Amino acid sequence: MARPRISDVAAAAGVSPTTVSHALNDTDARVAADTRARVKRIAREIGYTPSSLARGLRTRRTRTVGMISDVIATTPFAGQMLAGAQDAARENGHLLILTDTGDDRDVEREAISALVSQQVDAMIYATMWHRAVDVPSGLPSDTVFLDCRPADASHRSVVPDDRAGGASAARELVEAGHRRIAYLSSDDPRAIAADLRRDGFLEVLSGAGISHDPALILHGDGTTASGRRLATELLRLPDDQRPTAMFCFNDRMAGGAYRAAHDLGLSIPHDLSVVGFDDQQYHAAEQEPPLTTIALPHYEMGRWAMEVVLGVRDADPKTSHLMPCPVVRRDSVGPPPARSANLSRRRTIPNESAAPAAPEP
Amino acid sequence: MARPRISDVAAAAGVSPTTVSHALNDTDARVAADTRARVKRIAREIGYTPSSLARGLRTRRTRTVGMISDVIATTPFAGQMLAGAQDAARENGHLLILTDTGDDRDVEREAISALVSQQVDAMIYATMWHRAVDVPSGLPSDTVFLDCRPADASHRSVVPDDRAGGASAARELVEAGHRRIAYLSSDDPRAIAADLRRDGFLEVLSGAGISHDPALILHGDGTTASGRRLATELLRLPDDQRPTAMFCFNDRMAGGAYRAAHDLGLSIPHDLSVVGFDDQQYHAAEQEPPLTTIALPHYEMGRWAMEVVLGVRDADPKTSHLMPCPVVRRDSVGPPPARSANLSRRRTIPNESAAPAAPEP
DNA sequence: TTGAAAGCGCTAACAC
DNA sequence: GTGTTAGCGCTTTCAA
Repeated sequence: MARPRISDVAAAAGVSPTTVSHALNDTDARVAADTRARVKRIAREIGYTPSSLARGLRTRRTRTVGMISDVIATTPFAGQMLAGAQDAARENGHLLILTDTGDDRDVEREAISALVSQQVDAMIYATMWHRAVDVPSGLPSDTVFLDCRPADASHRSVVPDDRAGGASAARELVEAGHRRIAYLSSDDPRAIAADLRRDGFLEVLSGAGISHDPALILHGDGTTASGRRLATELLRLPDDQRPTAMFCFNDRMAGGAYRAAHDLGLSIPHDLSVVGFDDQQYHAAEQEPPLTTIALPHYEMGRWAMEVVLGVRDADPKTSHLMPCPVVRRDSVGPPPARSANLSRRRTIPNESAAPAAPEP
Repeated sequence: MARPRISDVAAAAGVSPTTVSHALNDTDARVAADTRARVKRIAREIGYTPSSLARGLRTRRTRTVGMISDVIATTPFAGQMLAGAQDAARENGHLLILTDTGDDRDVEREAISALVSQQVDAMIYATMWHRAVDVPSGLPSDTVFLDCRPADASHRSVVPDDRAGGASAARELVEAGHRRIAYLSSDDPRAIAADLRRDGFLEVLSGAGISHDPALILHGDGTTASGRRLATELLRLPDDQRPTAMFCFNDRMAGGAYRAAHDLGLSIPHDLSVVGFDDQQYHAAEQEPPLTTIALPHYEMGRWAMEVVLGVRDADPKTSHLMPCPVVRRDSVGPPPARSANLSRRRTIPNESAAPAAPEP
């Protein structure tokens, strides 16, 4: 049996297709209340679902939005952007068509044209981490960029406020009393976030009268192993140079710092305070002790992008919207160790720890 | 300027719309080669993209497939299923329409009807972890279930071969020489995988002539903290009862076991061997030492489901396809410790470890 | 308050 | 080898 059409409903209800359309769409209040009710009942009875295709062809609106992303859906880091975008789409009666391009320009081109061909009402261009992107051709001009900014400021966009996030991290540590605070950064050239966070971090330090010590800013590659290596290096510094706190580029590196501290017999937060970044799901909260970190507002950014692109929220077309990165306080920050207490009785840091720092993978 | 239509191309090329259609779709070899070339060139020049809507209305095929999932896209565990499904969709010229329902039955119902209304060519029903599901009404009968099996065996489905995976884990340990092997399981009642893995595990043990010791099977909740608690308990057992190896329900629990061993001054794999499950991205490989684990074949299952639903691969309609879970050998498995060596000189397990086992969250 | 007619953009059937 | 015609299923004038 074929899928019922509007004319089937019309015939069964003894009215015209026009009336069925009006009744079902709650448009045109002129339809008599009882007619409307009857039509709706019959439609339900015979299992009528309007064809979005036919409707879209006629109205030129499909109630779908296309999302082009590099690897968001297929990587474990930024799924909450999808969650935010999807929730907002659903609330506004839209469906999400998703294409992960794997960062391949050819796939991307095809995906864009497929979405245009589908006549999606709107498009979102998203990346897994905050970066500047060249605008691919063929993208509609009202496309919203999510977690990236177009190199030429040509489109609306939303990115995390990494600079303010870095400042929050520093403030968290400074207010706990720390003065020697390291920043374990990432040297991935694509990650503009690393420098932004550092800027915010240094700004707060200098505001607190703490002079900038370049030896306390180290660069890794974002992995746990690199965090561990860097932190070990720092913790082996002589007593009067050793940082009492570390701000890490991401939660994975913070995990490495945990490991380094543990290996050296140092406890967190008593001997060392640590602040991460990302609030990575199922990661930050599961550390022991649970990691204090700065959350990347993935969900909020995803929702923002969808609401803007759907027109239910306004956005400045000329500047990136900066989404705040909230502090998530858990248990890895405490006051710095009293000079003579904890740390001093461990002055001699063992060099033959059970498991030596691992080389980078 | 409005979007160009097929008639615009036809006019510019001096042919009829029919010819344009044939030329562009490479259908109907009867079109003259030069006509075809000219039409294609002109179409490109004026930026013509066929309307999928109009085409779909006419052909009743939309080249889209709908995917209903609980929380796959928005959670960090199973994104590779999407990757596999997407790759296969793209290879076959299809687009993926994705809906995460958040496991909400109402949202699910709406999503199904929205997808039907979009006239997707096919549908995949997917869950984040292996389980049995009640088939929602309204789902087309050729829907493929991904990472779950319909309670009534009414649809085609693919799930991981957890039982064989558990067997592989046991074999890995038995072959390394272990005889006292614990299984840190999960007691989440929805996770049928936990029991399946246990069955495979026990089977291999008994095949190796190792008698089943119920005291070596413990249940946690899948978190790192629970793994740590359970492992600590086990490692404090008297020397002759203490397991020399642990098979963990997932990589997170294995991480907890690492932590427990480390706290007790035990090194992996010298004092304790560990095998995880999942091969969780950016997790298992980043452990120190890198974790030997059983991979959940997410990518392969996603691809399988898409290929079956698109008809490019056959599947038995009456039985779940069991996808193998390959062993990923890294560095957490070694021979059991020699009796008098490592372990014995640590016979007295410290009770006042720096950080006591954390309570469950 | 309801209905008839036209048309969204395409392709399939059939003619030429 | 190419063109004419009809129609996919809906909504939107416009008329009754």
